[in-house]
Amino acid sequence: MTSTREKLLTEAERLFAERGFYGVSIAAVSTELGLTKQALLHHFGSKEKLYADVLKRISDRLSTLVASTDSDIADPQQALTDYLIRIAKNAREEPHQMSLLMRELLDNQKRADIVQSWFLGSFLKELIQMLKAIDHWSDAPDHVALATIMQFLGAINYYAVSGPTLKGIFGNDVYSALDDQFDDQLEQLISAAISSKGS
Amino acid sequence: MTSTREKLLTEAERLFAERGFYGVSIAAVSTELGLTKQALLHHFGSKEKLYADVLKRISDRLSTLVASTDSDIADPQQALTDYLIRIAKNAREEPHQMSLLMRELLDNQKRADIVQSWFLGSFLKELIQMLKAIDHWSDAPDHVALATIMQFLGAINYYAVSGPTLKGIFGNDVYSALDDQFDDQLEQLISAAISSKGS
DNA sequence: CACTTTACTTACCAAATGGTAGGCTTGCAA
DNA sequence: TTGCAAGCCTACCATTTGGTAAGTAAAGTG
Repeated sequence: MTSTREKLLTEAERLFAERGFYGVSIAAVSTELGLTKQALLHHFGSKEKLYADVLKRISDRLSTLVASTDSDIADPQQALTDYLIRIAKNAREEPHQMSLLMRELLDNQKRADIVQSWFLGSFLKELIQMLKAIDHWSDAPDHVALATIMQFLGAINYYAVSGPTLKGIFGNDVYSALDDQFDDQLEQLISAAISSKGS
Repeated sequence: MTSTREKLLTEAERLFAERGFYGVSIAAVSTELGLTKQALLHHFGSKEKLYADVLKRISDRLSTLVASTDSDIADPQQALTDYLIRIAKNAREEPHQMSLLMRELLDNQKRADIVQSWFLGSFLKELIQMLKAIDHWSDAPDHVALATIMQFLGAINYYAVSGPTLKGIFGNDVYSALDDQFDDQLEQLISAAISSKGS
């Protein structure tokens, strides 16, 4: 039995992910749950605060995903790979989250939102650390490590976001075959990139 | 001396890329050029038609980018790599285009827009062909080739879109160092992925 | 029991939105 | 010279937007 507030957040997350901040009215979010927009305003105060809360919730959930990695894996390359695969899985299971973060990335070009930048910042820095923990990467300059990390995240998130479109273009069969082996191919990409580069 | 129509298209492209379809009013586009929104409506009829025209113009420009590849390169791996690098360069030179297409990808999840799907479809199929022209890839099933292509495009476009945000997080120095060598690293990624996989 | 808080509601509002209708000016062809 | 189309404007409009104000029913809480 989730609270109304939580239900509103979930609904808002879905709609914001699907149509973007400006594409969603607070009335649309609330009436979807059989409420009036004032119920929503009562809980969140304003549309922007609602949006901020949605973003914060996603950030929190991704953080727990990060936390659950933990250091019982001895091999740093394996640790990084596992982590990225977990992110990829999450991206496919919760496409809303990634879509919304992608939109944030786009909107940020002007707005430079603090919430997301802060979250993304620590997230990226952690990944860079994990990469540099690998033997032949320890001396790599930050920007080289960052470029590699961005390539991985790009491969993961772009694919997550493109899913429905790809299904439309190539049909269900090709798409589900693609989906089944994407993790494997991602793993291959990661290992290929990690071993081929570095200082 | 570009026509008013063309100027409106350029302005609209910039604004749509920055703020999305719903985030831009036709008044905003036109007043930016010192016109009223009726001037815009006179040229395009409706907001949706304006948007469609913007998309079409981008599609056309990217097509000429495709066409300029040409087959004078003997080595198919080199041809594919060159092509992808060219796309990456274009993505960095014209970030608006990629941002807008990324937004289209996001919005398409529900809307399934024909223009973009059609364009993206033939674009992807061409890339798959180029990949399969490489010796040890000729027998790879479509979905494997597609996954690889998507990884490349993801790395390229995600980075292109993230640019300003990354600059904000890591500062100008790291970012410009990153930017300077991104093409090189992309090339390494491509060659690593191509040689490590395949049937 | 009185009181306050929570979770909503209806009523309202100013501003912005996309779009229609009709007019004015300029240039150009018959 | 007339006609007419292109390119733009003012005026207007219905609808939607985010948000305020004020109220109400229920559920704690002293």
